[in-house]
Amino acid sequence: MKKKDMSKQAKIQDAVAAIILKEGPAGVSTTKVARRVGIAQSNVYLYFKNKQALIDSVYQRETQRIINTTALAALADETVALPERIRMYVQQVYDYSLAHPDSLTLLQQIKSLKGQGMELTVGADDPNNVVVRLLTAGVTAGVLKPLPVNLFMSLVFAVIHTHTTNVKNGLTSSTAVNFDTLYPLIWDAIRLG
Amino acid sequence: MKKKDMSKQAKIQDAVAAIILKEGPAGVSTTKVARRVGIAQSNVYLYFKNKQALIDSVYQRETQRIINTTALAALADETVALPERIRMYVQQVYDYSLAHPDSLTLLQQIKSLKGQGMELTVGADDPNNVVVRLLTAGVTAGVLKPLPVNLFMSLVFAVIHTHTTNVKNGLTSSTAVNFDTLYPLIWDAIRLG
Amino acid sequence: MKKKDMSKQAKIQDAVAAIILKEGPAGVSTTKVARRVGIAQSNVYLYFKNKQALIDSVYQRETQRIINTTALAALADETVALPERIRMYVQQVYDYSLAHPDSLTLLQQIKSLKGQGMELTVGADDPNNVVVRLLTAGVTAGVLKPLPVNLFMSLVFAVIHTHTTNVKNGLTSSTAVNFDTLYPLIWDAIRLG
Amino acid sequence: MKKKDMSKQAKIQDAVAAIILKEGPAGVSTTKVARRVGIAQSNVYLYFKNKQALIDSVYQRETQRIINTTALAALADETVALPERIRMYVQQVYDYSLAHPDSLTLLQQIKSLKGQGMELTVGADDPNNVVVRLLTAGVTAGVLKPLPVNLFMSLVFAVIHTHTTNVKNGLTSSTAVNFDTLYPLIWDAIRLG
DNA sequence: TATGAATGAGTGTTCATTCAT
DNA sequence: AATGAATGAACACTCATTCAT
Repeated sequence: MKKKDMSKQAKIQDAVAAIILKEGPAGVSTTKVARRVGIAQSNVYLYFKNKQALIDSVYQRETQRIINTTALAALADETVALPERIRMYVQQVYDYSLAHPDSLTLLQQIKSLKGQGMELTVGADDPNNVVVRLLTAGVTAGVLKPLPVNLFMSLVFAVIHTHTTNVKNGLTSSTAVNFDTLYPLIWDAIRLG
Repeated sequence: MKKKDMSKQAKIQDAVAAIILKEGPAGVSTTKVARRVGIAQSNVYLYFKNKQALIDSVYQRETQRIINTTALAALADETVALPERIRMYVQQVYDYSLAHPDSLTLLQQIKSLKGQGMELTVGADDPNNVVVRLLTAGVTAGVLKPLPVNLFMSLVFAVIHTHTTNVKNGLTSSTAVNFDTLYPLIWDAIRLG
Repeated sequence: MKKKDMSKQAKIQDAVAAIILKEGPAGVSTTKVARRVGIAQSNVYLYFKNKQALIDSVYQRETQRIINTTALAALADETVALPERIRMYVQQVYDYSLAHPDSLTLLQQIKSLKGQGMELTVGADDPNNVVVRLLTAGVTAGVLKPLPVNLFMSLVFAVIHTHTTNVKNGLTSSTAVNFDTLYPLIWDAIRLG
Repeated sequence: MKKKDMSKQAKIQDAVAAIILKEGPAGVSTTKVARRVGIAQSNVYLYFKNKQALIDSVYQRETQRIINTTALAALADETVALPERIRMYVQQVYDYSLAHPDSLTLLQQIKSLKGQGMELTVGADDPNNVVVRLLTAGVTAGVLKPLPVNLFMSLVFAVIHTHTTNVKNGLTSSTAVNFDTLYPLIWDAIRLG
């Protein structure tokens, strides 16, 4: 029922995601994508202007999913204490990453295609970003250490992504290490004093 | 003086590194490499068995450089207290990363070529690894939090790499944030209690 | 009319056959084939998975032609006497070889590509082969000499192929030496007593 | 002792022969030859003007060996009866082929490189050839059938080469089928009446 | 005599993209 | 919306050949 309803556009994006996860971003070719979806190669160009647009769309779809899943509004709710909101932010990343273990890997892979640095961390580029504002507020309020906030975001993603990968690879059981045992690692790191 | 003495082998590796940093690992082609070095394309195969061997050699050269630069022996010196040795480890990564800002990026990019996860962190694969042993000892001794050590390594690399990239991009001045201001972020995270 | 109706697949195969006959099997390259057909080189791969598949298809097409042309059923007709059927077999090879003088050469050339021996002789590999069964029956019935039947087949092909080549090169007129003058050479050889 | 005394020239030729037998004539490359002999690739050009000359020399060496091994003089000895001399010729081919089972295969392979026909049969090209003269005399004297002599030679080679290959592949035991059982196949074929 | 370094032309193969149907 | 046919450019890799040493 799920697969049936999917637009062909989405099917193509799924194929791209699957290939990236299996063979790395360099492995994506219109031929392979089309074969996987079961359409003609040229058909890909009916839905996407070119290969770059296709890959970009996969990237954007993935980030959008994260944004949709996370309760951004709550993070901006100033009636809640900053430490509490920061914990919520980390928890959301944690939950999402555990539920969609390939999601962060996917984004990372796509980013690596281009030769830039890799300030992944979903939307850190966006100065209006909710998370950036939250963390900046934390710094200003003396709750967090006075350091660039992208260090914090980078730390959060690295720790959680590594943990998720550990779980996925069976190196760590998700009961032995859960959010409550993992969060201190992050919170101790970033909190001031 | 530097360029003149370089063997052609090294020149080719340099070209590969430069391309990876500029265009990502997918951008490496024997044609481009040869053009950059100023030799015939087929010439690449005089020095490297195939493209994979070439890229692998760049990876290994880079890791070797790190190993050569860092004083691994000191990290295993049991007459020095664990917290002190851990600090030394982080400092070495920090110093190296600042001195060779592209080095970690390069390794990360090459790793991403294949569709694996990304347990980069230089030699983390090796169970006998000095760093792994150091951190494991820290956990056992109750100095570090009881968590998988690759979480720690991942954290260290993420923080330092992001910082280095910040400095390189002019987002952070290396005087405003130096090792002494950065280290607490890491130490507070991993230490127990 | 002939050329127009041909599918491009067949045109490509024709080009391969022509090149093999002119330059030997080592002379076949996708570039040359494409140039001869008047298509882009990459186009070859639209019709054939790879070069080997292309050459194999030429081989198979040729054997198929032989099979289609010859009246295999008659050779298995047990109501006809063995000597008569054997003569029919040789006659069929003779007729085919004269009508398509390059056909056997082509098959031989393709076989020689690989480093094997050359048990050419069309389908001699197949133990159920009609011809093998016919000749084996001849041996059993005491009509033919008690020798391995592939010796007979080899002899038949060699004699006829050499004759055909003689005719094609103008060394022999096909009237001076016709089937009736040639057949005794073969029949005397193989018949018992 | 044998290998030690061999000139490098001969070693190179041996390598070529071995490669042809293993991979077919298309598999010969200066790189592979040099590797097999244990010399530098460029070294091949010290002994042979180019690749074609090298392969030709292998061909010629092989034919020369046959000529050296066979007692040509006896074939031309007019004091011996024609049927006897013809039998000697066939026997010589038989003996040589059995002693050097790859020899004929080698010659055949080299011939196939070029796209000509394949009137192999060692020196059949040479009109003064001893064998041609012998067989022609046989025809003239009414001992052999009045047919082009290259048909006879072709037949002789095909039968013997197939037999030799059978033996080499274990399909025929060399005792079950020996010269005396094989010769009638040939003699009955070519003799008149 | 021997080598290693060098190269240009060539190989088979894959690719992103276009277009007529 | 969908396809198959087409193509030029790129790719990794091999080759025969040359030349300075």
